[in-house]
Amino acid sequence: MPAANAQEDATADGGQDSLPATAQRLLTGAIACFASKGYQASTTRDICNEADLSAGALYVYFESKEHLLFELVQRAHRDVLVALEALAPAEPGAEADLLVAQIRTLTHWHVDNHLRARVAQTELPNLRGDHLAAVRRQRTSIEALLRSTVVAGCESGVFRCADPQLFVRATLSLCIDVIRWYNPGGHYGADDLARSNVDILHTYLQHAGQ
Amino acid sequence: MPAANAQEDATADGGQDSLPATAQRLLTGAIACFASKGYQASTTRDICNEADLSAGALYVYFESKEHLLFELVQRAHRDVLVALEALAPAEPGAEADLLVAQIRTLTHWHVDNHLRARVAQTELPNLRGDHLAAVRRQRTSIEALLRSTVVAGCESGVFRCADPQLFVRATLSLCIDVIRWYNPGGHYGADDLARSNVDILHTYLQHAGQ
DNA sequence: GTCTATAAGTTGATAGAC
DNA sequence: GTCTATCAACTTATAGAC
Repeated sequence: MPAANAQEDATADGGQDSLPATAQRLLTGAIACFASKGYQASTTRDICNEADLSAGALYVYFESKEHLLFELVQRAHRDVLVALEALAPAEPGAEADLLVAQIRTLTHWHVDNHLRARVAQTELPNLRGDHLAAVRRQRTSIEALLRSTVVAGCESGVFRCADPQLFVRATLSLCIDVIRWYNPGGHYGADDLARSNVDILHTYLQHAGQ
Repeated sequence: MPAANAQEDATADGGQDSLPATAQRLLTGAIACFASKGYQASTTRDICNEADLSAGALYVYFESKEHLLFELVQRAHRDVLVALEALAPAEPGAEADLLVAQIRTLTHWHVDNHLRARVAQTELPNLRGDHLAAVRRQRTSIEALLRSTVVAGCESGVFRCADPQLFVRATLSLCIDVIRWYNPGGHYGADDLARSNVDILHTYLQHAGQ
């Protein structure tokens, strides 16, 4: 995982990309705007202002306000996928370690990038049809990664699970929904939330149907 | 629970209120608009149109577009609270029955009213300061109801739970997040989702820390 | 109570100076 | 590449006819 600012991250990239510095500033400004007022209520002027640019400059780097949103949402999902794929694959019979790592990674990523994550989750319906379809494919990949861990664990006998599909959705619900609760100045930190999610989900897989 | 339409509910009220029929129609139209396009992207003309009224008629019944949203969100939360308060209180030592009923009620309500629920959850940040504060109080009441069940169960020894506060948040995450997954024509019904949520959450309370 | 007309302001996006 | 100026369209909310 990148050394993300645990207090509040408003950067547009995990640090592994090639986008003009000004475009990055626009993405960062857009995250701040969208997170506080929502996509529709944020004007292109607001975004340019946040990036210390004037009204028309946005259109040098992005075809439209919607293209900017797509870039932002698409990169957030890509970064989650990259973080999950960086985890060591599971030895047969040791799927619990991988699943715990996946839950921890997901929770930490969403807490550490809670502004980007909130925008990426909340403003999804504002994407154009083909852009939405592209992000849906990324989301399907993330779901598939988790499901294969759960299914493998069930087959090797270390997990019990009535319905892996519903369990994976519950996992994503818990790990993503922290962006709605999480408050950087609050009582709970990323570790607390990750531990809670691991406890609840892993306990189920150990004791389901008993 | 009221006999809600399990396919798709777009009515504005649980059936227990005193609002002019035209105002109800406006609320119902607003739910359809907000659910499909979002609050900011829905114009007052869209809403009036959906209610078979002309441009200015909205302002006879609501001070502003934001007041209409508040009415809608506030009523959704009130109905959830009413449904939870209708459950029989727990005998000491039998808190599991109440918690299971609460989880089932929450999941079913959000599935049966998934359009209203989606609007009430998603468009919350568009409320004015004082209106948002009022809804936050309702949400605190819902959280407190669940927490008292969990805490009572821990004290009577039928539950184990490392942190009731985090567990209640996880419960709400799971029961509410179904509005993002749920598809009326899809493979899973309200009963499936409720059973899955009960399984995951109750299994944890029975086996936590073992 | 519902309608049409309109006010007053804002929007996304473009054109052309520098 | 960035700026300012501007377009055409659309927004919420109000006023006054019926």
